[in-house]
This record gives sequence, C-alpha cells and structure tokens, in this order.
Amino acid sequence: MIEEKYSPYAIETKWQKYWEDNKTFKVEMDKSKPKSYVLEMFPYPSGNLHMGHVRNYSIGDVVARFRAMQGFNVLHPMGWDSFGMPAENAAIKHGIPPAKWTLENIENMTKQQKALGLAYDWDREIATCKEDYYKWTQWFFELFYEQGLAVKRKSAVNWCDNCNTVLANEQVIDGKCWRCDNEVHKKDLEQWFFKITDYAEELLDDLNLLDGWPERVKTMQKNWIGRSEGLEFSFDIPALNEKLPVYTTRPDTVQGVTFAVVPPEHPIVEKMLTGNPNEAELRAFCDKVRNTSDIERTSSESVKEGMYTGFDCVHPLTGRNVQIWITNYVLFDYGTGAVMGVPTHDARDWMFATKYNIEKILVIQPEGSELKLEEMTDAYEDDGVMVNSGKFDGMKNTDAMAAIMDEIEALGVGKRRVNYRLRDWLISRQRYWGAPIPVIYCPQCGEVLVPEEELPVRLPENISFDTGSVSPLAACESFVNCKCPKCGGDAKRETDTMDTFLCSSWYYLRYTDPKNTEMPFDKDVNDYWGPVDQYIGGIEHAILHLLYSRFFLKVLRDAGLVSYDEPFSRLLTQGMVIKDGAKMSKSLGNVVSPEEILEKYGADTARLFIMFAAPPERELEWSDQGVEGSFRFLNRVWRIVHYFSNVLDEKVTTYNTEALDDADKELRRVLHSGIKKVTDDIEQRFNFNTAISTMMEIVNALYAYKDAKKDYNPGLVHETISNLIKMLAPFVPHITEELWQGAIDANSSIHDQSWPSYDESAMKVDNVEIVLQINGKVRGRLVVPSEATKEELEKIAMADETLKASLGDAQIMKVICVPGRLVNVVAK
RNA sequence: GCCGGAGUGGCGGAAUUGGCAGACGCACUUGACUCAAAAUCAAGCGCUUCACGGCGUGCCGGUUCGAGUCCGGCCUUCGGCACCA
Repeated sequence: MIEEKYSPYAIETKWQKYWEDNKTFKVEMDKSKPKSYVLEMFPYPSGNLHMGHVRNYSIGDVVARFRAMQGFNVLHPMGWDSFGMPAENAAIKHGIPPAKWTLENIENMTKQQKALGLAYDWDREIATCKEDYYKWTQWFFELFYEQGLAVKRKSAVNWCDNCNTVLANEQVIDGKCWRCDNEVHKKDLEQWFFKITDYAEELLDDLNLLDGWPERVKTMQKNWIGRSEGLEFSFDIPALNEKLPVYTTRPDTVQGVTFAVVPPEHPIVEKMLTGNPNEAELRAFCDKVRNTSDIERTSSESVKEGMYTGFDCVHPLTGRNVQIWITNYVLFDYGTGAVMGVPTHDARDWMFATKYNIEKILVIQPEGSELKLEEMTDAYEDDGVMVNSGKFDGMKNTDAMAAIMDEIEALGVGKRRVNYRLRDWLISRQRYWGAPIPVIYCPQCGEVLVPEEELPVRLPENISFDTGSVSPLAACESFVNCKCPKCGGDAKRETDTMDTFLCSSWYYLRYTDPKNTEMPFDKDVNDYWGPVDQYIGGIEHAILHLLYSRFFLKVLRDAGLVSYDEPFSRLLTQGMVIKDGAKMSKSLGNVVSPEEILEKYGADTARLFIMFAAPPERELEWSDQGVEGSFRFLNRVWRIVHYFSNVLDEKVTTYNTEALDDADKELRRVLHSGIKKVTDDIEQRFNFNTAISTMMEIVNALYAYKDAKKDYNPGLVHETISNLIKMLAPFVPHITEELWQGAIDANSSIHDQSWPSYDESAMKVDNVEIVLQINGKVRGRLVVPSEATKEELEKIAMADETLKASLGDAQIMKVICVPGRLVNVVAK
C-alpha cells in the first residue's frame, strides 16, 4: 500500500532508521565478488554542511549505489579531516578546547549527512584527530624517516604571520597564505621536509597511467612538477679559485653570455663581499633585495636591479671575461641558484643588460631575415641559425643545442641535467591541533625517533593558547620535557606538528581496515579494496592533496605496504555550487543552506535537483524554481505509481511480447531504450543530468499510456514501474524504497535489487520517420519500415510526390541514403 | 607569455560515430477543472515572416551530398602556472 500523498519527511526518517537498523550498507572483504571502491573527499568538520558537500556526496552516493546494484562489492566510507587551524582558532577566540569543538562539529555534521540518506558503511568512520588514527600518521613519519625521506633542514621557508606557522610551497597561492590570504614571507628556519622531489620523475611519468583523470588536473600537476631539460656547467672564478655553476635550458646561446648573475643568498656572495672595496654598498644592496617581499621580488613586472661585484669569471668555451653581478631576479632555490646572462636571447637579460650597459652579442639569426643589434628593442627568443659561435656557425640552433652540450661534456666543465620546479614538502607546523612529530632531541644522542611501542605521542590537553609567538606545544613543559629513548637522559620533544595534508594523504587506505590495532592496515585487505576506483572531490585539491597522496602511496609501495602504483584510478572533479552567478558566501548573502531545503522538500528532492541541474564537472547554478521542478517530478512519479497500484497488486510480472498493441509497444520501447540510455549515462559518461531526463521521459510515457487505453497490460506495467523505480533508486533512495516496498515487494529492499537490463528487440520499431532532403535542406518527411535498406529507401523516396514536386526539372546527381535517418537528393 | 577548458533559445542544459539543432527541465502563453485561486492535466513556446519561406550553435574561411561536431585562422571568457633561466 502506498499513501495517496507523497510526504518526504515521514518517508525519509522511516527508511534512514531502517537502513541503519539493518546495516544495509555494511561491507566486508569478499574475494569471490568484484570490488568497487567509491570515495568522496572527506570533509573538514567546520560545523555545518554546505551545498558543495551535498553535491559531492550525492554524486558519490549515486555511483556507489549504482555499482552495488550492478553486483559489485562496494566500499563507500566517510570520515573526518579533523586536525587543523579552525579548531585552534575557536579555542583562542572562545576558549573551547579544539578536541571538544571538533567532536561536536563532527556530531552535528554526521547528523546532517545521515539526513541525506547516504549509503555509507558508518562502521568504518575515521577521524584524523583521534589517537587510533594519528598513531599511524606518526608511524608513517617514522617510516619516511627510516627511508631517508623525512629530513630536518635549515632553509628559507614560507611563513604566515597570521597563522603563525610555516607553509608548504603548495600552500602559497599568489604569494599569499592558502587559508587566510595573508601575505607570506620568507624566514630562515630548521624544519622537517618530506623529500617529494625524489619522486618527481615518477609523479610526472605516472600521470600517463591516469586515464580516468581529467586532463585539466593532470596538466596542473605536470606544470607544478615542472620538468625541464638543460645543461649545467661552470665558470671559473680565478680570483677566488672557485667555480660558479649555472643551469640553462638554452645551451645554444652560451656563446652569447656576457655576464653572470647571482642572488644575495648565494654562498659565493659572501666570499666576494669580504674585503671588497665596495663592500658597504654591496651589502646594502643585498639587504635591500632580501627585504623586498616575495611577491615583489618574483613578479615578472618588477624592475631588474643589480650591482657589479668587481669579480669576473671565465667563459669555458670562448675564454671571454664575464662579469659577475648580484641581482634581484634570480631564484636561489632553483637549478644551481646562479644564471648565465645572454642579453640577446633572453628577455630578462635584455632588460638588465640594457639598463647597465652590458655588452650584447647576437648568436642566433632568424631564418629569412637579419637582425641588427643596434635596431633590436627586445631579445630574440625564437629559433634560427647560429652566428658568432665559432665552429657552430651555420647550424640550426636546435641542432647546436646537442652539439654544444656534447662539447661542454667533452671538456669536462658541465653536463646535461634535468631540473624540476617541484620543491620538497615542508611538513612542520608551529601549531597545536595536529599530529605531533614523533621525534626527541637528546643532548647526547641527537635526533631520536620515539619507539614504535610508545606511539602515539599524545597531544596534551588543558593547554594554554595564550602563548604569544611560541606555539602552544612549545610552551607546554610537561610535553616538551621527556627522557631520551636511547640513553634515558633528559631530552626535549619536537614541538611542531605535522601538516594536516599528511593526515589526509593516507586516509583512503585506513578505510579498508579501520579497526586494525597492529598495523595502519592489513596488506591483503588493502590490496583487495585498493586502489580507489572512483574518487570525487573539488578541483581545489588538484595539486595539494592529490599530489601528496600520490607521493605517499608510492613511498608505501616501495616499502612493500601496498601492491599498486596510484591511489585513485578515476577522478571526478565536481564544479562549484553557485547562486546568481557567484559562489555562495555569507558576505554576498546568496547562501542556501542544505538544512532549509531538506526541511522544505526532503533529501530526495535536494539530491535529484543537484544531479539534474548540471553535469557534475560543471558549475551548478542554484535555482529555487529548479528545486520546485524536481519536487514536482517526484510527486509525478508518486502519483503515477499510485494510479497503477491496483494493477501492480495483481502481481503479474510477465507478459507475452508477441501480443502487444501499439500503446504497449511504445511504452515498452521507451522503457528499454531508456534503460540502455540511463545505464550508459551513469556508467560511461557520468551524465547524471541526462540519465534523469531519460527517466522523466519514461514517466511521461507512463502518463501517455495511462490515457491511451483502459485495459492495461499488467505485466508490462509492472516491468515499467519496477524498473523505473530501480533506476531512480541511486538518485532518490527514500521515495523509491517506499514505492518499492509499498507497491512492488514488501519483503525486500530496493537497495538489494539488481540493476535492470534491457532487451534490444524491444527498442525496435516497425516504422520510422525519416527526413527527405534536397541538397541538404529538409524538404519533407516520410514514414518508412525501419528495416528498409538503402536501395529500398531510395526507391520509396524517389516515388514520393512531394519530393518530385520540389525537385521539378532539376537533374539528380546523386542520392544519399542513411537507413533510419534520411534520404538526401543531390540535384542541379 | 606558456598550458588547459568553455562559448548553443529568456534560463539550466541536450545532440554518444559528421546525418531532422534545441531532448529533459525552468520561465512564459493558452485551454480544461474550480465560485475563485493553488495544485493537477492538456497544448504551445529559437529568431523572422500574414504565409510560402528565410535565418540560426562566438567570428572568418575550408573539407563534405551534409558541419554544433572535422581542418586552418581569429575573438571572448574561465582556470592553472609564470623572473624556474
């Protein structure tokens, strides 16, 4: 029995409880079944779900439920990325302990997630801030340490004054902090790094394995890793008896070198400054450069400035004297930290040389024209023919590259080299709410790892956040002071915590075996579930999270913990939810909260609208009227099932396909071609919006069938409605469960049903309307047998009176027949 | 500057292999039901024309019997990277 009126609230609460009580979505490893791991990026427990979350989880839920109906053993878990700054800020502002704040938010958001009717195995829920999770985060740190991939290193790091902590390169966006938008500056500190650069090559190459990733994301990672091939070679500095190594991607231009440049940070600078007649001036210049902000310093628009050091070096090929300048436009931490200057063939060097009147030598001439140095206003950076380059003259510059590199290698002054833009991952954070780095500093033994059996290093509670510039942990003496695990003497703990991106780099592995107390996960279990077959999340993680996770997994693979190369086989990057053309934000006042929509229409309507309004990768413009439309559709489904419920009550589930009238055949055709379309749309293209529109067409066909006759075919009605409900089930799980148990089968859950299959023969029609064209323009339509061959088509078409009339006296050149589609007569 | 997307009605969007452009929905119009409204059901709905027809997928050109789709050249816009030598 189903009620006459659709009441979402009652239905949704009822079935959510039913699923929870029956553990409908609990899964276990089962090697006899094919697995599918569907994962949405786990949220930060900020307090409330927003529409972006709802979209994310709705997409994942449709995929997970669809795969389950297809017979896969589906792992679909949820958890919390629950370390991080906001909890700490809440503590500072409102005096609420971060753990309390976080756990309360998790509780509230879990309630909101459950109201959406998501098919999660809640028994696998994890939270990165809990001891049984961060114990293993620390365990991984120690693994990386033992592999030589976690190292403490002094360097100029990015510092955010507002967050009072260092940041990884990936967390600096346009020179600003990714979280608070505050301008970042450099600070010399000793910090922990993960050597992601050791994996640069593989991280780049393996992007080729990721066929199921958007091109956009792969390109972003490729650009970020930034591989370049070139030549590293050295200039001798006779006065210092030192060498100055430089790196270039344009070895063809080396004969045009007229100066060399170093940044103030370069170690050679100190040697050139001490006792230099211009020492004071040079030092003042270095300080000035060091004090300009990073944004200014690395902007391509900023003016190139420099000072001649008074030192010269010797060009290894020409023997020419080359002046060494200190400048503001060279990056110390890329390549060798020093660069050769070729004014004629590099735009930056041109500006610099022009400003300081440094000599320019042209070594490449464009083919077909001749450049004259005195007429040039800019560097010539394109290809051409070598000149002023001795034995290389006349060669194409592209050929000269290899030849010159060979020459330099033969002379022993340099060699070919690959450089990456990618920098090592700075993982230390001067914050409290994170996983403590499990290291102890002993005056006797130095840097010592906390022994595995003593993990986790627990975060102390009852901590003061009013500590000024020192991090709360550093100010907590009971935490800092400890005994050395090696010698037992007094020692001090590392007080930095780990970047939360480290916690989230392995959470997808923990879901496969979340209760394991011996290991982060069992290898056999993880190898069954992994890798994630379908990952779904926002584009904002294109580099950060997705790059770190890939790196993490490769290290774990090399340590023998997993047997696959990439963590996420397929990735879907969902678009943003916007309203009135802009991202929903409090300041714009265009926020629609999931709670108000759920209250007014229910979860099914919210999910349906989100899946219908736009393809998943695109932006989704929120429309109140669109939501109304989705609600209307669900009511329409409800009413038509209710209308046919007495027919369904006959429980006739078969029918004779040979004894169907036209109305039956049409309904059957719409159903079966619909099943095919919906299946393909979900499975192959993730076109959920068109899948839904196809189901709308099936509903429209049911309404047409209702009015087309009186003596309904009960088997066909049953087939159509039961399959329609099944296909709708992944999108709108509550209403379909109610309709299923109320009208089809009271003794089973719709979410245990198999995905419908279709019958090709049902999709066939006897007659089909084709188009008659003359010279590609539509001139008429014709109903023909759908089986008609090209020859038959032509015969039928040429006999058509309207076509004959339209053709008149024109001479027929050619007739093109496409069965089932058209006949095109080419005539003059 | 380099790399990668996108551009189709009033709006969200569809067209999967080159074959009827605009599926499905929203908005709108009309009709039925109603005292009335809402809801529902039915019909219409690219532009232009009284009509026949003509025009139409950012722009220009090409290939083809036929182009939203393929090719060449642009324009606009969004995103990423960018003093990485």
